Amino acid sequence: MLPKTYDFKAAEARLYQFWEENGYFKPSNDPNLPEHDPTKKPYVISIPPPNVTGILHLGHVLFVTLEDLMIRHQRMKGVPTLWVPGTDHAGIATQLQVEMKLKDQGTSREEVGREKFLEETWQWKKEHGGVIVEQIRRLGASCDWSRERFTLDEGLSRAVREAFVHLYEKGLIYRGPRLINWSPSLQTAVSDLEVEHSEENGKLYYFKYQLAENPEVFIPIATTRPETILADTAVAVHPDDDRYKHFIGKKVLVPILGREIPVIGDEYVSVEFGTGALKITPGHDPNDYEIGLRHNLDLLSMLDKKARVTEVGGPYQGQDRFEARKNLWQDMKTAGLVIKEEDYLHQVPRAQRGGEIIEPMISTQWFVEIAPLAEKALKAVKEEDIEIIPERFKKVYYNWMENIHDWCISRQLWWGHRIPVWYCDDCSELTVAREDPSSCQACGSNNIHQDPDVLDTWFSSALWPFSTLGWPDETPDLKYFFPTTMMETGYDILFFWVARMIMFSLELTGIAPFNIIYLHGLVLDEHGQKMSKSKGNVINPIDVMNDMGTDAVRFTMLVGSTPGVNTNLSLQKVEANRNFANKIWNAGRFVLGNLEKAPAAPENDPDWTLADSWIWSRMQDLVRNVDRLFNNHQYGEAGRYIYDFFWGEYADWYLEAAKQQIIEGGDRAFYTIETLIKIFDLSMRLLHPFTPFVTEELWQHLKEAVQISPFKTRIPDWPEALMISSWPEPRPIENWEKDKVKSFELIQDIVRSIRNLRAEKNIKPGKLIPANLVAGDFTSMLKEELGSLATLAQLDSDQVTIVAKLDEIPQGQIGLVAGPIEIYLPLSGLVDLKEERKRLSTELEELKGQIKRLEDLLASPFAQKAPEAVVNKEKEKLANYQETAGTLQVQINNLEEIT
RNA sequence: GGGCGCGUAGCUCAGUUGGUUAGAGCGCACGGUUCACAUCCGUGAGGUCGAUGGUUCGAGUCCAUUCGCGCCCACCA
Repeated sequence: MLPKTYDFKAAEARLYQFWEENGYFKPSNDPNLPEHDPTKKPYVISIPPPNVTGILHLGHVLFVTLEDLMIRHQRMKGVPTLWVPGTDHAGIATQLQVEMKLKDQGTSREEVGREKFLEETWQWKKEHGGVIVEQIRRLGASCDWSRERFTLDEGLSRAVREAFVHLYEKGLIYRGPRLINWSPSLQTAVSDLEVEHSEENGKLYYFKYQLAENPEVFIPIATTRPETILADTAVAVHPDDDRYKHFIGKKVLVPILGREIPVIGDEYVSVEFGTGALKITPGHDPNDYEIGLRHNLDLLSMLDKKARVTEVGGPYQGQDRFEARKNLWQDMKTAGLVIKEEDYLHQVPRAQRGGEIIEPMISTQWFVEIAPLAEKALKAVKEEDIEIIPERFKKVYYNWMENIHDWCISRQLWWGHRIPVWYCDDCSELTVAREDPSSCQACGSNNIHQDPDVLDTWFSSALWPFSTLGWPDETPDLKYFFPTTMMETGYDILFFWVARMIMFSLELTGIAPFNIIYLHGLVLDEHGQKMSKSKGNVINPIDVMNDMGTDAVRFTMLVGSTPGVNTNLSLQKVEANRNFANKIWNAGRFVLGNLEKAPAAPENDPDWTLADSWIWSRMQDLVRNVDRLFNNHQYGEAGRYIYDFFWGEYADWYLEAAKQQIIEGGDRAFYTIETLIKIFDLSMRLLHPFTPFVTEELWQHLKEAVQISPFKTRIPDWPEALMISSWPEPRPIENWEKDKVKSFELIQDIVRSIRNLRAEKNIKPGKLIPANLVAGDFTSMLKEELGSLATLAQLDSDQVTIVAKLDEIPQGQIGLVAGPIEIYLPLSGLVDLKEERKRLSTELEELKGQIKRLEDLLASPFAQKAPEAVVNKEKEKLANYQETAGTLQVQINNLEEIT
């Protein structure tokens, strides 16, 4: 006998090892087959690589369990499956962690130098990189770990270089000075996507731009960043603005500095907004940059890399950007150039990582020319080479692709893929090469040095689905497994990652990297709040797994998530699913316990009971529904169906009926146990992708027990593990099954109405009571089912009568109606006739309401317009109600006669 | 400025192609300890599906308007 409590920790550790050692995580789970079966289309997922030095959070748990569910499902369907795991070097994030460590040691990145710093970072990776991988294994992820990759691996680094050089040679990568987003504290450029705009209270500063020819006359200007005045190279007004258009062509004086700059006319300027005139700072504002290009304006950089004012700022040189703002404004006040300040709510650009205010500035960086790539990527989704789930994200994708800007890919960091470009110190030509060159391509000089910058982390991530399979080499893996099948990831990285994978794959491999994009939502706390340390609502998945088991956590994530919608997670939910795992465990114990006590195999053919047929039919229905839901990627809904079946039908009803059938002994007991086993087996299969551990554990015990039991010959060839067993195939339900289901539902009705009355009358659950049933056409069926009926309703089977018809209503008994069945319970002492009459009358009133409703409905145009089947359903219902109402009326009349 | 999602029982959420007295878990009330499970069993109370209008024989489910919450994108100083 299995222990009462499921020791999930031991099972989890043992089973994972068992699976992996047997090679089940490999693309072919049949050891006799070659690894690549060229006749079968494989199902492939590449894991969204988590940051190498990260620790597991609930977001990881969601995607790992979802992907594991998909992979396990396909594997059981007999499809060769490959799930490629790996980690991402996460440039900025990792570098910052190591820098922090150095700071603690009293040193810094600059102090130790590039080489030593990289050594330190690799060391850090070695120490911390294993953590997340270990945690992913704990979740049960059936990844092929022999194919684990890291974005800075030799192979992937080669892919990065190949991609860079390819794009460069095609003219899709260029270098040049452009206005970029600069992060002063990180000291690097970041891409547009890494800038977040947050709405904040600031000030709008109004001041005067004096005319050079007559300082008495001025153009009023408003700005949110007065310090940028120092780098103004024009003032712009709308060419049709009567207030200002006569200034066009004249010169104005930059406040304090006194530089003369032109007044220009440009339609970009909005007449209504602010003062209707605009200061132009091409060096520090994206719009102004565009205007500057149109008008050939000078371009001044007033900030250095630490956001301190340069020599352009004259007297303010060396001051921090915010200090300069304050000082300049003060000086302008003194000089009488200030008009006013207003409170102002506006969007402030902040760094996604670190949160400091980003400065747009001119800098020489590397860029990917994105338009040609985006065009192809747009087409791939429009022409449905790639499907997006949920579909609404297509629109988001299109919108982004249609408005995309060139991608700044160089980062002034050390941890990452160094840009494969070398500059010649002699001829200043550059060499772009796949392998480290020893000399300049142009002049042959050996005086060359490599670009110090590294690539945006997302550059290597964008190659992930094919670089992990061996690209640029035509490896067998690449040929067989690429393109991949499913890209499952969070909607928050649709642009960062998914879009770029599509663009790069189409350009570099010529095909879309995956067929389906499944986007999940974010994991929030139970009230839909983001989890954060400061709010104290963070749930650590490892703790919860230790407490309640991995299966409970997995089931919670899977059932609670709908594609593209955020998931609110609470410990209560996990607890509920821990209870479900416990339920599975105990149902398994029950099946096993009976299996051990099973009688010898009978000579006779099976004689199935109603309950047997019913549970089979319900199982078929479940298989069909689950199949349908999986095909529609409604995994959570599928889990819910299985849960309801297993707990609400198999455990609550069939197991209880089975108890009685087993007591009957002999053939009946044998076939009941067989049904218990078979339905349990199918349930474990359906449940396995959701809760792999408890299902495998029980299934292994079951398999073992079956093998030494009389069922051995009747239960064919189970494989060596549930994980690689076959997925139940749906088949259509037959008519006789529908009848069986209806009959059993009648039994359930009777049982419920008796239980209901027992609760109402406070009859102890254990107390057996007598009953008299009037069953009409169902008489023989009920007689047949008396055993289970008595067990389920706690009737004294020696004191139950079942007759087809009754001439006279029994006196002094409680009357009940369940569909076409009349029930009389001779419970002397419990019957207060008055009370009974009241109860029956209330019931009748309710029923009459229903009858009226249905009569009205059937008299309405509904009867003509609705499909026949729907109408018939209602007619049938009405007939049933009327019958019941008739019975109730008779019972009530009878009571009245007595009193 | 554009786009999207959500609003269903006290709480957190499900709800097939619209089909006709709306489901679950948790919580709550009442009753249950031998024989799979108190991480359990049985029974019950509790929503008319944010609001309004429309399409339809029929709407939580489709359309329009509206209110509330959240998110994404965007160069109005």
